Amino acid sequence: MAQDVKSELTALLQQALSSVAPEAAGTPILLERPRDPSHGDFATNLAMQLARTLKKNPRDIAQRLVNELPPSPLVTAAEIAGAGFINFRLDTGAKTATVSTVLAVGDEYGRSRAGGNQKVQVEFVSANPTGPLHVGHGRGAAYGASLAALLAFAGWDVTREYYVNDAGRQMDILAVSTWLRYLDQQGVTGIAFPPNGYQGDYVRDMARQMTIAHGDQYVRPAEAVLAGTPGLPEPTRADDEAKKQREDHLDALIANAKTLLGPDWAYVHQHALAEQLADGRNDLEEFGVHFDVWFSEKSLFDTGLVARAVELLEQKGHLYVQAGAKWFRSTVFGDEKDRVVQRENGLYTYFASDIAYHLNKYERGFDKVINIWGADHHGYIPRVKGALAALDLDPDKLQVALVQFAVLYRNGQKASMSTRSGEFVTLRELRGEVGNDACRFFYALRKSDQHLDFDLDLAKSQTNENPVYYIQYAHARVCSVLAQWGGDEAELAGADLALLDSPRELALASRLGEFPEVIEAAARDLAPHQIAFYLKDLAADFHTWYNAERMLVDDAGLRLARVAMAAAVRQIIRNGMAILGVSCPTSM
RNA sequence: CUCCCCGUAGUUCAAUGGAUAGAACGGGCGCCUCCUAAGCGCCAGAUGUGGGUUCGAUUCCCGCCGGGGAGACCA
Repeated sequence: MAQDVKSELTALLQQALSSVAPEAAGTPILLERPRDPSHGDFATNLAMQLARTLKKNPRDIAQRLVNELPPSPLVTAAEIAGAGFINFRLDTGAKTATVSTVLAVGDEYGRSRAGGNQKVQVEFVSANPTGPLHVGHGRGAAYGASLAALLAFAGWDVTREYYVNDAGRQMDILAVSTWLRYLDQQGVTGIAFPPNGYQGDYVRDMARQMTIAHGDQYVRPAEAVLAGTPGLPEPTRADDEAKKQREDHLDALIANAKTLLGPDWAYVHQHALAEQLADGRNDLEEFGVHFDVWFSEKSLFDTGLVARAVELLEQKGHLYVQAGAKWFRSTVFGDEKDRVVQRENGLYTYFASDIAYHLNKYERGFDKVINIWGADHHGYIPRVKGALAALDLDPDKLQVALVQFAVLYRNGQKASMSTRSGEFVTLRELRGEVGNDACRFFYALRKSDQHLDFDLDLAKSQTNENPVYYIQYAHARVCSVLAQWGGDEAELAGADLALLDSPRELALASRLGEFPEVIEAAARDLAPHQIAFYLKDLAADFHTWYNAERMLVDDAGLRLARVAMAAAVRQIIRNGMAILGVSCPTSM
C-alpha cells in the first residue's frame, strides 16, 4: 500500500537493526524525505545515531544495516552516502500506485487513526461578547477551526467550544454603555459618556433597538444616574489617580443603573449580551468557523461549580486567608506568586471561574484539552495547571496553544486593536475586503506562535497574488481538464500508472504520497500551517507538470494515466483545503 | 526589575539536530497558433552577535544587542 511506504521502510530497518545491534533495538528510526532528489526518496540517519552508542564508524554501521536489510519489492536501492546516511530509492510502481490509492479512498485519503478516537476539546476564540470580533480574534478563529478539523482528520473525537464570558464587569460596562447611549438618544442631557465605556457605533445601534422595542421605558433622570458618582477628571490626565477615578465613576454608574432599573437592568444586560453573541456567532459562521458548545461562564456560578471548586481546593488544604481574601497557594505548583480566588468583598475572581471551568472540562471526560489563548495570557498557564494539579487532575492533559497577536498596519501605521476605544478593524471588514478564503488561508500560512504583521493595504491590494489563488487555480485547472476529457471518472481506476515515468510525474507522485505524513506531523505539532505549505508545494509541482506535459494526448493509455494523476492532485487539494476551511472553485 | 515569544534574501514567511538553508512578493531575462498566463522556466539575493554542547546547530544551552508581549483582590 502506497500509503504505508514509510512504515514499511521503518519495519525493514527495524529488522536490520535487530540483527546488527540488538542492544540498541530501541533506537528511534527516523525517515525523512530528502530535499535533494539525488539523495533518493527516503533517507535515514540511523547509522549516525548508532555511532554514538556503538562507538563505530557510521558508514560501517550503515553498510551492515544495508546488508541485513530484508529484500522488499518497494525498495530498488539502499545507498550509503555522506557521513553515513542510508538513502532509499523506491520502485516507481510503488510511487505511482499512490494515484490509485488516492482515487480509491477519495475524501478519506490522508485520514489517520493516530488520535485513536480519543476525546479532545478545542476551546478557542472565547472573546468577551462586548463588541465585534477583530482581526486578532480572526486569527484565533482560523487557527482553532483548522486545528479542530485537522485533529478530527487525524483520528480524534473533537469538540469545538466557545467559552462565553457572560459574567463579570466587562458585560456590566457594555450594558451601562448601551443604556447611556439610549438615554442620550431619548433626550436625557447632562451625562458625559465615560471614556472607559464602550465607544463603538454598535453600542448606539443597540440603544436604538431598545427605543424601537420599548420606547422610553428605561428613561431615568440624569441627576439620579449621576447621584453619588465621583465625576470625571480632566480628559487629558493620565495619572494613576485619574485612572482610578474614571474606573470608580464607571462602577458607580453601573451601581446606579442596577438600582434605578431594578428588574429592567437584567433586560438591558441580556439585550446587549444576546446582540453581541449573535453578531459574533453570525460572523464566525460566515467565516466557516463552527462550534459544538457555547459554554456560559455564568452557568458555572448558577450551578454552584465555582463555589464547589473553591471548596475542593480548601478541603485539600491549598487555600489560605489573608487580608480577608482567599488565596490559592499556586506557588507550590510552580507559579511565581499566589493568586486570589475570592476577594475581600466575597466576589470570586475570574481565576476562580477559570478553575471551575477546567474542572468541568475534566469532569466531562476529555482525554485531552486544548486551550487556544492569546499570547498575552501566557502568564495564566502555571496557575491554571497548578490548580488542576491541586485538584489531583493531570495537568499534562491540558495543552495551551498560544496565538501571537496579529499586529495590523494601515497606511503604514499600526492600527489600534482596543475594543473599548471602538477603533479597530473588525473581522467582518477584513473578510469583506480580503475575502473569506484569502483570510482563512492567510492566517493558516503563519505558524500560530509567530508574530504576525498584517499589512491591511498589502493584503487588500495583493488579493490576486495571495497564494490561496495559486492552489485554487491548480484545482480549477484539473476540473477544466477533466471536463474536456469528458470520460467517466470510474475509468480512472483502470489507468496503467506505469506510463507515468517522467521525472516530473514521479516527483508529483511522491508528493501525493507525502500527504498522510503531513497530516500526522501537523496534528502532532498542532500546526495546521504545515498543510498550507504542503498544498503550495503540491500545487507548484502540478503547475510545473501541467506546463511541461499535455494531459489530453492522443495515446489513450497515457491520456488515462495522466488524467488519473491530475484527478488525484485535485482530490488532495480538496482534502487539505477542507481542513483549512478554504473553498475549491471548479473554475476561476 | 523579573518572566515569556521572536530575530533567516529588500519585504512577508518556511525548514522532526542532518547533506548545497526553501518559497512567495518585489527586481532582471525569457515562454501563450498549445488542456485556464491567477501559470511556467532562468538569474541576483539571507541564518543579529560572541561563546558552548557534537560526527554535524537556523534548530539545543549561556552572554550581549534588537523587536514584541506579560506582570493586578482587572476581565
